[in-house]
Amino acid sequence: MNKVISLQQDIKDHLKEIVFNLGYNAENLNILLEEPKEKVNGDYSTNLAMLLTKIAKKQPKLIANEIVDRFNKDKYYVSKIDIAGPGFINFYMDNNYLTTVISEIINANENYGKNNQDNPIKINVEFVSANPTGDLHLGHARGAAIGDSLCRILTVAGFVVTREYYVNDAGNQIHNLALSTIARYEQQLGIDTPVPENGYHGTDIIDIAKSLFEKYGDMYKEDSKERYDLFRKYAKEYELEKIKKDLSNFRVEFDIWSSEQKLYDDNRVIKAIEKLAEKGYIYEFEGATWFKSTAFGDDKDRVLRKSDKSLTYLTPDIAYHIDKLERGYDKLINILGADHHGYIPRLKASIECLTGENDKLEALIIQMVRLIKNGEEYKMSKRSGKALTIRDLIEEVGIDAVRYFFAMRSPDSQMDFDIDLATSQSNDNPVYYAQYAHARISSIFRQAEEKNLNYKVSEQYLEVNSDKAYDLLKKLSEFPKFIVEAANKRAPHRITHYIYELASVFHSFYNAEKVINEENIEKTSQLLALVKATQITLKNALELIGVSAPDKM
RNA sequence: UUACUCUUAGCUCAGUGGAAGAGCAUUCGCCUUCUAAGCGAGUGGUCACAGGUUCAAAUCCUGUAGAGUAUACCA
Repeated sequence: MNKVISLQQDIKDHLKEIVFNLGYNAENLNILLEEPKEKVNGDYSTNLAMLLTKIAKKQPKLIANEIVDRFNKDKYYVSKIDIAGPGFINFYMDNNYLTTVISEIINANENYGKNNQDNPIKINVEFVSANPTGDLHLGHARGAAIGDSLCRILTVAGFVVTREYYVNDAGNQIHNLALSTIARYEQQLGIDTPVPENGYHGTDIIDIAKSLFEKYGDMYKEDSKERYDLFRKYAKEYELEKIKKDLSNFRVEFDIWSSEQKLYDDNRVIKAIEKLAEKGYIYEFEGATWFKSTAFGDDKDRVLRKSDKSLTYLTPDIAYHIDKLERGYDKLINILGADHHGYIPRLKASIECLTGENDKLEALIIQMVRLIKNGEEYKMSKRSGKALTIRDLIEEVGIDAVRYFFAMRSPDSQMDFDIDLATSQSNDNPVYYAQYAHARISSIFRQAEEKNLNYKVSEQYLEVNSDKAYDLLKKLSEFPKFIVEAANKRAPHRITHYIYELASVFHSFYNAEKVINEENIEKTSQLLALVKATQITLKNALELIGVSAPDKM
């Protein structure tokens, strides 16, 4: 346990004890020890006196006085206590209470921030899951960045995480992909076959056709089932490989790629209907098979098998989620674009029907990204073939900047991605601010090497005598707390904000204090320890959002 | 029509019961000194509106207005 966190807990316990000794019955009180935003208001602050107003029937300020009188300051590194505003009790800490954090960070190194849980729950995070019918675009990139960051954060927070991509390789989209490929192939042979209306018109399909032509020549000139099956499989794998490569370049890896087709092949799709039927929530109406999802909060019941006996999209998806549940995860998190949010209630309904739990599946909705170019919205469509792909994006803006940009904002805020701004003013991108802090630290250590200083990074940081060093130390100590919060709230952007804050206090410290002082090796050693701890923390934090920590810029 | 999400500084956005925040823009300072992609200071807000709950509401509840998305026996 982090020293700072345990001290906070000790203070809380001490406060509880005081309240008890004062004779107030406050067993159910949730005492908060917060860190005020304004430094004027101390290092910690508690609302305790306000909470007690009802029980004590006194003004909060009077209660606060009683509490403060009984507080043992020396034991808990408190230098001063104030009562402020409506009755907040503000604690000002002794500057040296944090110094143990430094050695803690340096010893933990890349593990600093890592939280070990005794019995961690198993979480499956499904994200991206774009159809293998074309390139990933902007929205997928945002989903990939947030999903990947969330997985990294959950892992560090101590959960057991599986990253999964559901490949829709069985439906109409793939059928259209196959037909489009066939059309482009015939065009290679000089036959004037148009790409179907619902087909894919992107240039990637031409590439696929060309490669098929090179491989097979005019062998598949005639229509046949064999040709259809072969081309369909070939096109799908081509697109999927491209997606895998793009994601990997984007520093996003998956543990499992699940195939919809395989669910059909293993005969598990029909079984999904049977399982729901066993629970008594399946009925026949006008020749179709329905799932009574309204029993679990959906707007209307949903069709699983159409009157022509073919299955809807929902059916294999339910089978897929049954499969995930059977693999033993405690929680399923689906990361979806906002355009699919209407789909969630029916899926949740199926899971609640089967498990009896309504929080087994959690949906994280990612709002839309609007692409702005030349001051106006740039519509994208996979079918028109004009969309900006994840590859274009990385090429124009850079991986670090794209990852940082997407991780910076809350998933549920819609965002405009201004291409002109991102490219022309790329030096103003906040990612450089954070990376620059890391590069500066590396530079300090290079200097220390060059000057051949006989220093060693202190095991203990003995005395904090500057405000800037103290601010830095304090920010370093908060890292584990941010991780837990980001994980529990599914909010990677909290980490990005932490990174910015940490970089900010470091830059401030850097300007105020010269680290290397050849006249005073002892002080230099101590400051180098602080700087080392900053470098470790910054790097670990950047790692969580998939951004590199350069030594030079 | 209904459902979900959003509405906070000129712009882009954090904060989700406890004391209104950051970046950009703008104004003024700081490079002979470990990287100025940096630092310091200033300007800027009835937290969309109206009620309610609470000692306390930007935050929770209800309603209203505006924006986005979705409302298929498509996938």
